[in-house]
Amino acid sequence: MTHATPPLSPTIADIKALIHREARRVTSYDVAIAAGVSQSAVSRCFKPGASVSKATYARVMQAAAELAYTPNAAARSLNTRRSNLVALIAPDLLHQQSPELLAELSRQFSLRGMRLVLFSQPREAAPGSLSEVWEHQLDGAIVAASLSEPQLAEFERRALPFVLFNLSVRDKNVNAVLCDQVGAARTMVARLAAAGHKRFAMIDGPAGSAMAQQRRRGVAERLAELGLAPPLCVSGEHDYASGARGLREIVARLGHAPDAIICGNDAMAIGCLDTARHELGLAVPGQLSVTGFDGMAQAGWLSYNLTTLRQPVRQMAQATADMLAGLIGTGNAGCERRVFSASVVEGATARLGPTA
Amino acid sequence: MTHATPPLSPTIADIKALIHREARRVTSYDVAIAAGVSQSAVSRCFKPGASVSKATYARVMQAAAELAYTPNAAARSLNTRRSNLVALIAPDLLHQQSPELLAELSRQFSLRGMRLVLFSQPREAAPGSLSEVWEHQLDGAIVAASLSEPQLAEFERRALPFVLFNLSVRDKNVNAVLCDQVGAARTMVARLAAAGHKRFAMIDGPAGSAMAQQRRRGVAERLAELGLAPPLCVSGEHDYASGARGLREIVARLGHAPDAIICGNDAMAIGCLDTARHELGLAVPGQLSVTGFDGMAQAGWLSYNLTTLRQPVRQMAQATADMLAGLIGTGNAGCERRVFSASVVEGATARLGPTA
DNA sequence: TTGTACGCGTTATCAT
DNA sequence: ATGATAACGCGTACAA
Repeated sequence: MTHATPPLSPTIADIKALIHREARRVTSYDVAIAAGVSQSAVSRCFKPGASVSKATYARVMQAAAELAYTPNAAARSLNTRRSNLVALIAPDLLHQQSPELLAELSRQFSLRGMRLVLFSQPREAAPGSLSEVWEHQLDGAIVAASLSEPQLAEFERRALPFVLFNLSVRDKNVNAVLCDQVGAARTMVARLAAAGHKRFAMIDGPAGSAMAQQRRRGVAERLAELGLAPPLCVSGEHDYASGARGLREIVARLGHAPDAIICGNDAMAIGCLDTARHELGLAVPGQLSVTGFDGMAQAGWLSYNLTTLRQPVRQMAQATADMLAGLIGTGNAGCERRVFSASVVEGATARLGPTA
Repeated sequence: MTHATPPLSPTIADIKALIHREARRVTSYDVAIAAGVSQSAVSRCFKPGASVSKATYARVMQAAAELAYTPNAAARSLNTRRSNLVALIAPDLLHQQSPELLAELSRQFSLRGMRLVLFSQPREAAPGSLSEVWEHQLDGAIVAASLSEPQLAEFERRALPFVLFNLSVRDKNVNAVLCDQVGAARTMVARLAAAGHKRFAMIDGPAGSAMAQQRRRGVAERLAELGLAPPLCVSGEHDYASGARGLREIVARLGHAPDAIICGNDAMAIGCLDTARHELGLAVPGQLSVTGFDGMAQAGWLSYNLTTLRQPVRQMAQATADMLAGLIGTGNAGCERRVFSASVVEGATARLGPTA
């Protein structure tokens, strides 16, 4: 008769050895054996709010710790259809201009147990193929780069929840978090006009940018209402160099400096400001007022103290996370646009009139 | 007798209807039916370099397009044990100080078909739990935040390839990409000393930062070699405000300004510079030389034109991607440290002597 | 509360 | 070149 039977409950070491031999990963099944329970019991222990007795929970957790077990998100994603991963589709420039935004978004989503997957695109170019976005089973997407109509349509066709961030789209109802560009532009014009500025110019993003168009519209409309001449507009790429080039172009075309230059973001405003002071020898705000848009950290540096419009980045990030989390949770309902207002930062690069 | 049999090959519309009814996703199996081939044939069509006849490939791709089929990365990850996802573990500050780095890393990895998953941590705090890092089946990690010894050890225990970025670790051989802090610091000291500076101070990161320690060491050693007094060192948080505070503290403790202040990064250098000029009325570089470390975009802005040490960000990002991709491909081999040298940017905030 | 059995969607192995 | 079949690791009805 045989008398040596294998041990009924293998030790932790046995299991580890087996796993090593088979070059596998530690699975919930291994933990189950180690804890002397079924695999589904292990699964339940890692699901918040499942019904497990205190005793089994303890044994499972002990075994899991000893085996260094961690649930496999890929396998989980396969049947829950949730990956806890969210795409951030944005141009490289976004990181450069509002690193704070990236940090805030990351924080807000991690608070909700979700992580950001980066889909950066060079400059402001529209992303080429989104196929990678579809492959990874992302729960949703933050779209901060201008996508084409068909690309946006594909989000809906694939039922992937998404929120546009500081991006607007015509002829389409989509979820979006944005900052009121028209209103901000109007406010700035009013304040500048009240202080006596008459000849305006603008340095803003490419003509294709919807946000830039809105700012242009806000400025033009408000100037018209005040009976002032329309602004001279030049386009740039949203960076420091564009601000410098923009100012040179404006001065060249006018033959002199305007009273005020409204820039589409802080980076361009600072480029404009530096060029005015250090290259053209223009006193700011003595001979020329310069304003920005964003409220980036550098705008507050002592050398600049830029007069600008601050966007409530933290609130916008939170709104984005709230919105996307909501869409993911419930399957998408109706569309919503959450519009935030920028606040005037009264720096020292523009003479401003009294608050409207 | 029955005479109505269901159609042998369902149309695309039939399949779509079925999928919709069952609320499923489009699977390779659906495509197989639509194309009249087996499921494994479909799978092969989406695997580069698999052996498929031109005819079947065409039919499969056609069917896939009509059904809007996309391979499910979660399912794939389950068998291949590759997710094409890489963790970026970094403090928020990283994004603020080198947004360019983030963009470059993202670019380099996307060139290799991999995406970055963000694990940001507030400030420079060490990440608390890395459990989420283990759960998602990441292929590797870029570690740019100081982790504890046990945390690093866990990477090895879990056989997760990782590369330290601008981070060093004592008593441990790890893969790392970094910039030679000691050498850079020595170079800067030599150049400043050659120009006649005698009394040095430093504003650098927290005492716990290994990189800051190396810079301190480099500065102290070189000064000693030159027979000059050791520097007065104050600590900051790697941000603009720290530079401002650091300068005030130095002046308070010395009773006057030193000849030169070597800062641990550009943000602190600019904070120091602004405070010197605008708050303390010190002429830079007339009465005081200020140098930075990084070569961030803002350092080149006209108002600053900072004298600094530029890190080859692009090369470092590429090296990181190369290294991690290599580790992932081959299962980790021996450890390597790729050390890059910073180059002096002769700005206008310090008087420098001739090149050593 | 616990265990059994099946499905999630793919890749890999092995015949053919 | 192609198709059947077995993993991959987990969640979840369902039965007990």
